[in-house]
Amino acid sequence: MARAGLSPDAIVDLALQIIDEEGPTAVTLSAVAGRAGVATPSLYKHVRNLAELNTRVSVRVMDELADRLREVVLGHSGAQALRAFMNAWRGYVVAHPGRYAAMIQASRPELAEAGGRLIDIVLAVLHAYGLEGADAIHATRCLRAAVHGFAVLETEGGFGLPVDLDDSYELLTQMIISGLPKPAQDHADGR
Amino acid sequence: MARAGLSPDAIVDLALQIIDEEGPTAVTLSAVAGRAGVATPSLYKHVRNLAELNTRVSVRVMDELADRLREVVLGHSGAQALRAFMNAWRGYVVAHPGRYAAMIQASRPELAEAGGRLIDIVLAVLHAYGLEGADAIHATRCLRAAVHGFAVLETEGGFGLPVDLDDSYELLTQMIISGLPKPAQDHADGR
DNA sequence: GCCTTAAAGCTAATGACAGTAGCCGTGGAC
DNA sequence: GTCCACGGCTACTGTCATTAGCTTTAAGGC
Repeated sequence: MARAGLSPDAIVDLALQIIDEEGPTAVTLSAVAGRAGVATPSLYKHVRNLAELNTRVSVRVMDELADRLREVVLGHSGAQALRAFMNAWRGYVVAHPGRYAAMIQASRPELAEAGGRLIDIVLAVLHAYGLEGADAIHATRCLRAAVHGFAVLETEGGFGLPVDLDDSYELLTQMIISGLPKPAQDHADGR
Repeated sequence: MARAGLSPDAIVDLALQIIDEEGPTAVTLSAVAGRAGVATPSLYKHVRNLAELNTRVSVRVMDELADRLREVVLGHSGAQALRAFMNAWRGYVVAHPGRYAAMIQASRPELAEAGGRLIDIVLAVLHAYGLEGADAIHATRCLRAAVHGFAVLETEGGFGLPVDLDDSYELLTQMIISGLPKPAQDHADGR
């Protein structure tokens, strides 16, 4: 038997393929093994169990999302950055609904690190807004709640009515931006 | 064998018991059958399958939540009503995290009706705010996104930091209330 | 008070999964 | 060329959901 050249990362790749093509519920060890051309139990040589695989997938997606956000926020500050952040978040969700859904269903503790990277981006954006300490935490939570809530409802078909979603999201963006405590006016970027 | 006196509703009751005591993932047909004192296949005489049971549970929880919200909103209007609505929503989620989690994971189509009842409450509140048509839809979506996003993050342990959650939610409430398009000034409550 | 019958149980069985135990070939290090 | 750890395999177990088909129960008509 030729070796299949598997690795934890390769397995996560296959899981992501399945997620993109058939949705997150289709990720079973036998489905992954099928794509790998391998018997199911062989996967256990590379991942501890299904839960660990799910966690790895989740981390991968979080990092992918974090990269997009970091990129998009770069070079902007204040409201500009916030708007870019929110648009990029929804953009990712709409482009990869399965991945987003997979991201949010995995056990907490192991995700702290990847989740932290995500939150740090928000904090950086808000920092440029002049928010620090508890104020920044509260603002981060509101931003996350709004953005995540909209994402979940949109991907799960919670918004049924034929009214433009972009407009709704624009209103949400407005609410967040104008609801934030005093921008400390570092006018534009730079020092 | 004495009959167990089962019915779809009785089965939903048992499922809710399990959800409250062991969480939504513990709801299996054998667990329910165990509590009912009945063999697993007997349940199929009352519910079509597990998916249908989950849907029924979801509807039940939605209606329970809708009742609370209706009650709490009654007699208030404008910002007052909005605030009451948001507090009651989070109150329910905190009091019954398992039920809320169970509510949001069930197939879409059959839930339209119960979901509609929930949304109608929001629309009624916003109506008193002077919002109609597309504006009301956009506002409803933002409100739902914020409230639901916060609920999901809170119940799933997404908010790790030791900073007061009540304060964060208060900020979110502020953002929503002050971000809504023009209140039509039904000045204060009363009339 | 009996008889019929449909509803409500039951047992047995299947098929999809996750996960475990233990065997064996392969290929890189030496 | 030899060795051995790694990566793959087969065989098996236990848990679920779900189906088929048999039996019991109790309610209603006579």
